[in-house]
Amino acid sequence: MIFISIKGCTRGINMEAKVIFDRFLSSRGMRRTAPRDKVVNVFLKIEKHISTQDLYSIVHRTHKEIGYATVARTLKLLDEAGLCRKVDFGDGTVRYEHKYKHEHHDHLACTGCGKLIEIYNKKLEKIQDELVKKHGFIQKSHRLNIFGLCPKCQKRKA
Amino acid sequence: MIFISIKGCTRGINMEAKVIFDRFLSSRGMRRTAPRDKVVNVFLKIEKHISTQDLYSIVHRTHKEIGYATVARTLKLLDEAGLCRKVDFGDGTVRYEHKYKHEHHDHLACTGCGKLIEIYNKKLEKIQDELVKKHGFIQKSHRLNIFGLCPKCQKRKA
DNA sequence: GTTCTATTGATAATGATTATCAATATCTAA
DNA sequence: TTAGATATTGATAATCATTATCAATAGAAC
Repeated sequence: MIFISIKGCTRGINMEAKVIFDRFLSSRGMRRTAPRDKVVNVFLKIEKHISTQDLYSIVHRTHKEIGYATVARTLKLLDEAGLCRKVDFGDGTVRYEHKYKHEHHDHLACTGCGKLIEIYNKKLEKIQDELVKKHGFIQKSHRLNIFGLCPKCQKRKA
Repeated sequence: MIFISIKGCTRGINMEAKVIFDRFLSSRGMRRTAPRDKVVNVFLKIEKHISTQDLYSIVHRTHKEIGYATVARTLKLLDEAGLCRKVDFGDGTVRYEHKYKHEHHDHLACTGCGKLIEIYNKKLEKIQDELVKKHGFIQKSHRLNIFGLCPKCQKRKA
C-alpha cells in the first residue's frame, strides 16, 4: 500500500538541506559524490513518505546508472544527517519522510485507501513528556500512528 | 533485542482464554488440534512480548514435533481471535502480547537495555479520539511507542 | 471404520534490507 | 596536475522474517 500525504507540498531543491548534507559528509570524512548528489536532489524534491524501492524507481527514471544499494545507503545517511526520518506503518516496509524544516508530527492513516494525515497536538506531546519523566526516562523519540477509516472509505463500505 | 516487560506476571493456563479460542475455531469451521492446543497453552503461560521465533524456541523445548509454521499460524489465529495483539517496535521483528483480560496500553522502551514499560493515560487516549474525530475518521487502532533511556542506562553512559 | 478435508511440518518462495567485493571515482599532498 | 591512498559504487549474494506450497497426516461426521 502506498501512503500518500495530503500535506505534501512542492518546493525547489532545498539548498540549505544540501549544505547540511555536505557538511555532514565531510564531518565524517566521507566524500561528496555524483550518485549521492543525485539521490539527495531527487529525495529533496519529493514531499512524500517513500520507501527505498519507491525512491530507487524514481531515481532510476532519470539516472539509470545508479543502483539500488546506493539509494538505500544514501537514505540511511540522510537519516543520520537528520534530514529525514524513518516511518514505520507496520506493513513490512520502512518509509522515509522529510525532517529538515518540517515540524514533528504523528500520523493518522486510513487502512482502506492509504490516505495519510499528519497530525500534531501540543497536549499529546506534553502528556508523553510527563509520562516519560514519571518513569525516570530520557526520551529519544516516539512514534504514534493511528489507524482508521477515512470518511470516503466509511461511505464506500456502508 | 529482547524486550522484557516489567509488568509481566505468571499465572496458570487461562481456561477462559482457551474456551474463547476453541469457540473461535469452531465459528470458523476450523478444527481443534493437538499442535494448536500445545502452542496456545505455552503462549498463555508466558506473559511477555514474544516473537514467533521466541515462541517457537520455547515450544520446541517440550514439543520437538511442532514446526515453526504451525507456531506462526497459531499466533496469527490468536491475533484474529482477539487473544493477542501484534506489537511492532520497528526492529524488523513483530512481537505478540496478551490481549485477553489485559487493558490497552502503550509502550515506553529503553533503547539501551530493552526494558519495557507498559503505560496508559486516559487523557492521551481522549486527545487521540478527538483528533481522529476532527478528521472524520473512525479509529481502528493505534500504536504509540516511546523510545528513550531508562535511569540505569543513563547512569551507565554517564 | 470410512470418507472427506482441514491441518501439519518441512521446505521453498518472497520481500525487504544488509553485506561483499572488484572496479571506479574522489580527495589530498606533493 | 598528477599519483597514490582509499572511500564509494553497482551488481549481486547473503540474511532475516514472514508467507506459501504440498504430500502426508489426523480430526470430525457419518
